[in-house]
Amino acid sequence: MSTHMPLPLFTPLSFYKCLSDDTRLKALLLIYLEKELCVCDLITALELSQPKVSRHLADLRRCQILCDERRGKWVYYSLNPKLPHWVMSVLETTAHNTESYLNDCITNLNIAKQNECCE
Amino acid sequence: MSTHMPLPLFTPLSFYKCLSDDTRLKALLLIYLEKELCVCDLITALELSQPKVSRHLADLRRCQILCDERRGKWVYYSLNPKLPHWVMSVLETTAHNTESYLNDCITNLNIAKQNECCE
DNA sequence: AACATATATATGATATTTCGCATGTTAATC
DNA sequence: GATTAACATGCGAAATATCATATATATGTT
Repeated sequence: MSTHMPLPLFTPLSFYKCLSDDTRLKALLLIYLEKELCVCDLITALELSQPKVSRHLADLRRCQILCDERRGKWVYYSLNPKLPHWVMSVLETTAHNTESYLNDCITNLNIAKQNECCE
Repeated sequence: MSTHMPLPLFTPLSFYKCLSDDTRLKALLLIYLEKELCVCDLITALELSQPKVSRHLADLRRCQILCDERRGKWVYYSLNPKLPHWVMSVLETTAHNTESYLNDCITNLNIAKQNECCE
């Protein structure tokens, strides 16, 4: 998955490879639920190092699942609006049925948002 | 994923790890579409060696996604009926929206069924 | 019992992924 | 323009996954 995928077309396999890592799966589901998140929010929510979060977000971007947008010092990640409908449907179904899996990082995320990491 | 997962509980992550390999993803989707398939059908459909197919099916069984049932010389694999609904929903959505990904192996499978590999 | 067929698994080699750490980049601030 | 904050990336080490080959098991057949 990680480093040098030459031209990583979006395929069913590349999509599911993206979901096969704990960091990527949680990050993607959180972004789905929140519409967009900046890297520092994800670092707090997932309780992971910055390079680790950043690298997995880059994987998701390379596979065209996520888009990034810099606003000031922060980079915000959101779902690529061009994703096939069935992919959105899979994400929706998963996000709404994995509460206990996401529980801790959602708690962390809410704390992070009170502490205003960004702005 | 592969060899020694101690007690591989079914989790969102373990589920998606199972879908992150070409052989497992195709085998699982074919089994979803056909309700059940024997190993020899999958060998033909996927054009892969017997040990390779067998090992990936064992992975799916260990993660409690598939059940196996021996009938005579043949072993038939089917979805575990105890899977959460959301998992079935993900499989359904995926199977019905990845035609070009599955195209070749479905063709091979239909040929295999005419040639009556089993019985 | 010997044999053939269908499937499973053990093993060691290879390939891929992930990781931590160091460093690079970009943008805001002083 | 130096510094800091937020993020990205290069790189080698470590962990994991995959594979081919050989072998084991289970069933049915002669």
